Parts: sequence; C-alpha cells; structure tokens
Amino acid sequence: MLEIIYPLVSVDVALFCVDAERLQVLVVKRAHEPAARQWALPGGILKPHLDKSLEAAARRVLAHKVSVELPLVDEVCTFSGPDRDPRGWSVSVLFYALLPRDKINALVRNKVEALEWSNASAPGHRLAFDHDHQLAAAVKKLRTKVEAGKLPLHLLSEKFTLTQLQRTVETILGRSLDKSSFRRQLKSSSDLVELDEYERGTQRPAQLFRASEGFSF
Amino acid sequence: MLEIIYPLVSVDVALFCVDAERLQVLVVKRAHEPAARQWALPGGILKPHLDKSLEAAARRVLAHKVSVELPLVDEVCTFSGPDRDPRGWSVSVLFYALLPRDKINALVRNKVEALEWSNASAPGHRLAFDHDHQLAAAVKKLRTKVEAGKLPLHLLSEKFTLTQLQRTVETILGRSLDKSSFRRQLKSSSDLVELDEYERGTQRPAQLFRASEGFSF
DNA sequence: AGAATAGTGTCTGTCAGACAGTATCGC
DNA sequence: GCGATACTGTCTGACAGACACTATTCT
Repeated sequence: MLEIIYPLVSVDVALFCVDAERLQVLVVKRAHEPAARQWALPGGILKPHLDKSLEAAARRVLAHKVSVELPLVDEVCTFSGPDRDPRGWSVSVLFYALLPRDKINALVRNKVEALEWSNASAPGHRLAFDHDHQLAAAVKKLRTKVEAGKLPLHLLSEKFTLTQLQRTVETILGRSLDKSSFRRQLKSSSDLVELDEYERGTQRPAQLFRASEGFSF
Repeated sequence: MLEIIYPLVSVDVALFCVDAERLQVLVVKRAHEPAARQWALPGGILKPHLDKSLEAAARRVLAHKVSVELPLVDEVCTFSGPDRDPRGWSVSVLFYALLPRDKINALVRNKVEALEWSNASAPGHRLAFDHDHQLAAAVKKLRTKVEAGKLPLHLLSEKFTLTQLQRTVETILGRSLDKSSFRRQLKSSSDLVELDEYERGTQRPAQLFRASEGFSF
C-alpha cells in the first residue's frame, strides 16, 4: 500500500468593482509565508470543518476583506499541479465576485495585511504564485459573459441609470458602444425594471432602473 | 493548533460521442465501494505522485476505459461539500471529453467493470453520487459552446462531410438547422480546410473537410 | 441663451431563416 | 428517367451600427 499524499486545496478570489471607468480588482499584500510581502489575489486554505462548499470557502475568505455580503460569487476554473505552490502539490479553485460600486469603500482594513484596488487589465504589481494567470482567466470569464449579452447589474448600485450601466459595460469590454443600440437591446430585456424615480444630476435627470427579481448574471 | 482535515480530491469525466443521431455519454458500473454496482461517470481519486495536473488525472482515468488518446479534455466545474461522498468532505472536478465517432468501439473491456454508452440527454440509469447533476452540467457546457458557434470537430472522424458536421451539431443542439445558413457560416470560418477528396456514398459524393491546424474547440 | 446630459427616430448595410432551384450520383 | 443526396441562388424580414434629432435640466 502506497502512502497517500493529500494535495493542498485552496480557493482564490478575484473581486471586481467598476469605478471611475476602471475595472478594478482587489489585491492583498500577503503577511505570511509563502510569498510573504508579495501582492496576490485574496485566498485561503479550504477548511472542511468550517466550509460547506468551495463557494462558501470563497465567501469566508472575502468576509475578512470586505464588510458586505456579496451578491455574486461564481467559479471560474481550477489551477493545479506540483509546482505552483512551494508547499507541494496543490489545487486552487478560482472564483470571481462582483462588488457594487457604492460599496467600494467597504474594505476591512487591518494592521497585518494591506489591501488595494488595482487595475484588473494592467495590475500595478506582479502577483504571487500563478495569480497573474488566474486574474487573466477571471477577467476573460467576466468579459465573455458581458460580451454574450449578460448585464453586470451586480456591479451597480441598487438603483442606477442606463448611462451608468452602459459605462460599466463599456469599461468591462474595453470599447465604446452606441447609445441607441444599447438602449434598444435593453428594452427587450426582462432583467431591468424601470422605476418612477429620477436621478438629479448636474443636467437633465435620468430615469432610474433596478434589477428584476429573477435576474441572474 | 487544530487538526487539519484533508478533503478527498477526485476527478470525474463525461466522455461524449455522437453516434446514430444520439449524444452518448460513457457510464461505468462501479465495481468497488462506495456505490458499488451503481452506474456512474468514470472517475477516480487524484494521485499526486502520478498526476501532474487535474486534467492529467482525468486523462489517466479515461486511459483505463478507452484505448485512444483523446483530442480534447476540458474542465466544466467543481462539485464539493461534506455530504456528496460517503467517505467525507470531498471535492470533485468535472471534465468533459470528446471521442471521434469512428472511435466509439475503442472501449477497453475488462471483467471487473461494465462500460456502456448511454443517451446523455436521458440516461438509462440513475447515476450514483451527484453524477446526474454533473452530467447535466457537462451537457449544458457542451451545448453552450456549440450554440455560441464553436464547431465540435473532435466528435467527427479526421475527414468528414459538411452534412455529417451539421447532423452532429443538430444532435447536440436538439433542433434542426437550415442547410444553406449553416454552410454560409462555415464559409467564413477558418476552422475548416476543404480537401480534394470526396466521400463515395449511395448518392452524389460529398466533399470532405478536415479541421485546420489552429483549430481549438 | 447655451452647455450638457437624457432619450428617440431614421436610415442602411448585414445577415440569418426560408425555400426554391441546380448538380451529380446510384439504380 | 427517377429518386436521393449535395450544393447554390434568391428573397425577405429582423436587427445592429451610425448618426441626427428632440427633450430637459443647470448655469
């Protein structure tokens, strides 16, 4: 009988937020080994006695970084192999999560770890482990879904204008869209509910919308 | 210091093949506990000393069932939790694989396990563990890719006719397509290479095609 | 009034579905 | 010739991109 070697199982999370026309991702300056003092995506070891699923583990990891419940945490893919973590053979399941723009300051600061919003398309730091690849995979997944017509309503406040929605989509896709075409598509969408409220801005007020009940990203 | 409990890490594979207008999936009658004598998707425990990645583990598992190298093995998603396997907290990474139709008889028979091709949309057996959910997820992933315009060339022989390709796509999507529109799309695709060969059938010979070098599903 | 932002109307080229028509084989 | 299958041509309605136009607010 061979000795059974257990792989290390962990979760990593790319938490996205769109702010100021930038697709931002949360990065952490690691306090402990391995890769101490390097920047990385938030992550942690699976704790079977605490977590009832991998997604629950991802939410637990983020709960230490952000003080709000996240509307969406979904799987991207796995990364595995004997060399990607110095502790040995490891499996990491990558998730992505979306944070509403009005919650961007709900970060939980502590004295051990530094947290930072970084440009997801061009991170300011080189990330530890294979997290550069992981981030690229998460961004690609997000883009693919939006490109396929899904509306990233979880990135917006509860009530939002169509222009805010268009700016968010444009930021994710990295290109500008035609206002008329964009709004035409939205009219035949059952994901939006129009409200009888208007946002008072600097110019003409814009009608507010919210996500419909059955909406899912 | 808490005792660290390791989760069980395994891979399961939905191996697809399109034959006789049916989307077939390979199922195995399990020889050993747990779930002995029940039908299930082929799967196995990750062996870090043998596998250099989860995909490699999936390929190793299939190598015992099919005597040919598979052109495509790709990840679907993970299934995890304390209750899905009687042995305890487990993570299973689901893969799907495509087998060319002319290799459908390349199954490795043995006296321990029974192998069977089952209708993927309506399996003849109830599957063990959460494999009914897994199969549904794998079929959905396959459908989504084909619906998005990807060509499932790996399900066809090396050389194939456009009618064979159309029948395969129709089988996966579960609806019939217009011949003219289908071929129009293919003309602008760089995934196909037309050959100077023709298949001699019962009626007018059909031009043969193959997948281009850079093709990926 | 003028600037700025919200929202609508119209034109047009593209393209997918529908379907008819032609081509080439076996019998 | 006839049936069967491969392959092509044409029409048309739907729709996305482009862009001009109207509407409503603030200064």
